[in-house]
Amino acid sequence: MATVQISEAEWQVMNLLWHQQPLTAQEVIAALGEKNGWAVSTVKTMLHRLVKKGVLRFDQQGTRYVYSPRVRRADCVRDESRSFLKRVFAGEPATLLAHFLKTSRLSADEIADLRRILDQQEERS
Amino acid sequence: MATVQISEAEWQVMNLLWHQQPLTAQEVIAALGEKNGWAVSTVKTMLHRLVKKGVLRFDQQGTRYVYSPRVRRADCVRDESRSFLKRVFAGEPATLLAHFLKTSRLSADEIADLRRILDQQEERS
DNA sequence: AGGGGCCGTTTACGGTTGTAATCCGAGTGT
DNA sequence: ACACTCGGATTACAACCGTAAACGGCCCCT
Repeated sequence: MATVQISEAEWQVMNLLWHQQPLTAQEVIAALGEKNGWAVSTVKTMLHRLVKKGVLRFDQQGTRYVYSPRVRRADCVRDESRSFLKRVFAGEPATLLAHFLKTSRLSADEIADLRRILDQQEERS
Repeated sequence: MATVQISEAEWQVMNLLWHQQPLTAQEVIAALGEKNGWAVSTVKTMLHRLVKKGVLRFDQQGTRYVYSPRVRRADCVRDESRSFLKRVFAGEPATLLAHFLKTSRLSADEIADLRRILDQQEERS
């Protein structure tokens, strides 16, 4: 999919809408406005831009719009992850993984899960 | 340390200088210019901006400057990683780790290393 | 001494981002 | 009908970014 650039602030909006959709501008504002100290217009601008970028769409719902994602979160995560991996860890996933493994506090369950994934990785190679 | 924003393109310059320092503008251009299709002036601009941002410094070396990092790579990696983690993975390291574990091709050695880190993680908890 | 080069500095310019205020049309209460 | 309000659309504006040309000084060759 054509990958548009989603900015820091816009990610918050997208994350919300990936979580629950569709939402009206009001609902987005209610969910994110205060938390970020965003003015009403600020959120409206972001919704507008996201629509223009093609990652959100809106449907007329009576007098107002409801917004929903047009792109899958997984795709955006993939793109953003690739870019980050390349920029900060020279494209070396092992380095990235080591970094986050070392700097994160993980629960026993999480560690177990990660081990399991590693096992599967191993099988595949 | 006060965290300045290092842009995509600037990361490449910083990565080079973290790798070997100090370097003249010429050396930076030699290393990155062609690879990125950057004009000489482009690289000069980036060096200039990085100095202004306080992440690079220069020392007069005869008639020209040599540039070196003023901030530690580890600090920038930490900041950038935090921001990425928060933006894309809702601040959940386990989710991030799972993602990269699943989508990366890892060698047997790398997998072994990561296991070892996981073991240490476990001990600490 | 004059012309090139090389090098750092300044200026340029369009696009993106954060952050909003303002505008305008439609529905609503009186 | 008329003022008011709510919601989307338009306009604003500074900082940052990618990308680079133009400028001005210093050193070297002829």
